Amino acid sequence: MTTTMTDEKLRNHSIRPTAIRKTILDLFISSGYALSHADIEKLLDNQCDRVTIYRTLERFEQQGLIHKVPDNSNINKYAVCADTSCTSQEHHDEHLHFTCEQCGNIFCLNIMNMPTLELPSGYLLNRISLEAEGVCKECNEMN
Amino acid sequence: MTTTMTDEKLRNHSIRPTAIRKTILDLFISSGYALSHADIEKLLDNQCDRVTIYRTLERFEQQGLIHKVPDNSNINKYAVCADTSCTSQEHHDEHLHFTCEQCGNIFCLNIMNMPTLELPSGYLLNRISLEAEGVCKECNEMN
DNA sequence: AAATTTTTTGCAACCTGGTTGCATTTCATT
DNA sequence: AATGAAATGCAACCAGGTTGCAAAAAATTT
Ligand SMILES: [Mn+2]
Ligand SMILES: [Mn+2]
Ligand SMILES: [Zn+2]
Ligand SMILES: [Zn+2]
Repeated sequence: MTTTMTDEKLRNHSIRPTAIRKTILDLFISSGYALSHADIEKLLDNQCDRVTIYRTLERFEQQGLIHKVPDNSNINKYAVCADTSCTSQEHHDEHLHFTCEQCGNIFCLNIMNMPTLELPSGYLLNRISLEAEGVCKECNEMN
Repeated sequence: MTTTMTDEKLRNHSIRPTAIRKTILDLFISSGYALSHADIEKLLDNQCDRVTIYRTLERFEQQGLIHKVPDNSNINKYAVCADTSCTSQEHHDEHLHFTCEQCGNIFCLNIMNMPTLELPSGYLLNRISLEAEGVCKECNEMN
């Protein structure tokens, strides 16, 4: 059996490449936007137990393969991390998350200059996260 | 019976000033940070049903009295809106939300210049929201 | 001041996203 | 082939939040 790219990516992050995990990683890679547990469950259509999906997402995140994407509807969404950026030690996903008001999808966007900001004195800044809402490219073109 | 300030504030937002509502609004006003349903329930210690708290929060938000504060633990937190900014028509809470890694509290901070940003072409920007993490003033001074 | 209508509250039941414990299966190692 | 470790499935659970409906309270009309 040949070692696929997905296989390698999993191994590189110390994740054993089981069938389910390869499938789920493929979903993430080929998706243009962030996926929720429910999204994946639907796409997989009973190929595995829902708990397995939860545990896969947990593992992927711990190992720096995907990152949580803030979603104002209080459900977890995830997207693949940029190729080299993240490890099991630390995530470095400094980019914009854009929620489309029409399709509801969330996109990771790389913008030129992430803003720097000054806090009131006394506050120590460690991480910054930037979110935006509007209409995405696809939905825009549809109108 | 004299008309208190809390009373007026509620009436100004077309919310009938019942005892519970006044109490909850007072909690918000005197709190330095965002409150969750659980926070309020604890502070109120069974003075009312939990559903009533949920409905009060809902109402307050609809009427532009409080706004949702993004919290990465997937639970809703709320903070009072700046005095004149928000109505039942629209919220205008353009400020920074700062989560303290130590105490876990979330603070609304007014910073000088909210960043403006350029999106990739095709995306239409409607709202932007800025969050930061670090150590808050109080926790900083404790160390 | 009654009577009527509208709004708020409490209670029980429910829903959805997510977690935990444990037995079974799968996989890598010896 | 035998052993041990990691992954999976299943059932039960939990927490935050919602819904429907009846009782209570407040506002409005007569
Ligand atoms: Mn992202
Ligand atoms: Mn705020
Ligand atoms: Zn869209
Ligand atoms: Zn703090």
